[in-house]
Order: sequence, then C-alpha cells, then structure tokens
Amino acid sequence: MRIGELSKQTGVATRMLRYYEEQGLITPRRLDNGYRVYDDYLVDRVRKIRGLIDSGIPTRIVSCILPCLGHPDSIVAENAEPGLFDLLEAERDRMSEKIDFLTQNRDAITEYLRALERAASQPMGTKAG
Amino acid sequence: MRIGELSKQTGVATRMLRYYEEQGLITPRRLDNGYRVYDDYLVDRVRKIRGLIDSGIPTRIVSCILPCLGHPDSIVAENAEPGLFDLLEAERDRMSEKIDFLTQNRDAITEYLRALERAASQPMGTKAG
DNA sequence: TTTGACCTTCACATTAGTGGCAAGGTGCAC
DNA sequence: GTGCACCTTGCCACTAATGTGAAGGTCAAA
Repeated sequence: MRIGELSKQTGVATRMLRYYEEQGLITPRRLDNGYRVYDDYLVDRVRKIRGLIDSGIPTRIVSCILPCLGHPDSIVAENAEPGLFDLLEAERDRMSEKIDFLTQNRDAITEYLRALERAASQPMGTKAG
Repeated sequence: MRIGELSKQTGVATRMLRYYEEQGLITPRRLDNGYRVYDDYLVDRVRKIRGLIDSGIPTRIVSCILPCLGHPDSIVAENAEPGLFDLLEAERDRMSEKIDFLTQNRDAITEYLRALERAASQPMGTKAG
C-alpha cells in the first residue's frame, strides 16, 4: 500500500511516517516513480512504534527494540554486538518501572473517580464540613 | 528544604524543579529573601511528576491528575467542574493502553533476551542456517 | 487535456522538555 | 571583608516530535 493508505489504517500522519523512515524505524520499498510502498505487516509495526513513542520511548531506543518484536525466533543471535544486550536489559527494566508507575497512578485515578461518583450521588450537604 | 536539597533527594535538576513550578505542578513557598522552600511531601510529588512525564504524560495532563494522588479522600468533590471527570476517565484509559502496550513489548524484549542467552550458551555452529 | 487526488522533497515553525550561562543577591565561615 | 556555596531571574539553545506549506511529479478519470 502507499503512504496515504497506511496513514489511514494506523492513524499516523504521513508526515510522521516519513519521519519514522528518516529515523530508520521503517524502510518502505519504492516504486519507479518514487512512491513509497508499505507491506501489510508494517501496519502493525507502525502501531507498535506509535505506542512506544507515546509511552515515552525515544525513536533511538525504539529502533533498538524493534528487532525484538514480531520475529518469534528467527533473526536472533548472529548480530551479538556487545552493548546491545545490556541496553535491552536496561530498557526492559526502565519499561518495567514505567509500567509500575503508570499502574500505580492509574489506580489512584480510578480510586479518585470512584470517590467523585460517590460524592455526586449523594445529597451534597450530608455531613459536609 | 530548599531547591538544591530537593534536587538531590529526587535526582531532578533544579532547572526542572523551577520549570515544574512554572507549569503549575508544584508551588513552593518563599522565604523573605525569595528562596523557594519545599515541604517534605513534595519529594514524593516530584518523583511522581517525573515518572509521569517519563511515561509520556505531558505536564498539562499531569497537573490535572496530580490532585488524584496522595489525598486519600479529602479534597475530593467540591470542585466538580464539568469536563474534568471525563478528562480523567479518558486519561485513565489512555494510561491503561500504555500499560498494556509496555507490558506486551517488555515481555517481547524479555523473550528476545532469553533467546539471545540461549544462543550465546550454545556452540554457535550447531544446526545453524 | 485538464482536473484532482495522490505522491515527492525541502524547509521553516512550533511545542515540550531540557541544559546552560550570565548577572546578581544571600548568608555562612574564615 | 573576602570567599564560597547557594539562591534568584532571564535568556538563549538544543533535541524530539510534530505541523504546515511550497513547488513540483504521477496518474487515472472526465
């Protein structure tokens, strides 16, 4: 598919799709006329990229962890550059921290919302003060 | 405590502490000489702010959800401005999405790391191809 | 053949979050 | 009093992510 279609399917602006390409996150093929063509599997990939960026993972890191996703067992190993392993471990830990953090705070919000609801469904003057 | 001390305790640069103040996230009192003074409870608050920002929540939103945190039941209700409730619900949902997303991807990384370890502890030429 | 929807690159602007520095006040310690 | 560590405000700059618009190419359909 071409960039407009991918944009529609993912909800990501074409501008951003080109930006991700510039950052090395996706590498669409090109038609003779220069148009970018995206394989179907890239829809999922772009969604992942967006989710990660939205979660505060910079593109630099996203590009490192992308190889971890989607390939069940294939491309592993081989490219065992030193440092990558440690980087991935560190990033995984950072993600765990974020998860804990978000969970904690989301639960607090939920709690707060419940309290608001309780307050709203009450006579508003009952035992106030 | 003053800003330097808070910075040390939270690991957040003084520059950022002033920025958060500018964004309305914290409002330290002032000494006669103009120095900012922070109450102890702000240490926790600043850590929360950092965590949220690191998780991709913009300061604008952080300022909305901060009231949800830390107050067990007290300041609730009263200020039931319309729209706030919906915003909080939406933000909570967004956080849930992020949590799911991060969890998924973190697990994929973990899986990948495991595969790398397995590959590394193997004769490297065994059944390769 | 012209129109219109799509695509291309280039470039400039903006926003958020940061970092850094300059110029100056405060206050303790020697 | 001098020095030093801390604080103040203000400003400039940078990066990442994003918006936007110009100038132009492609292609199908009317």
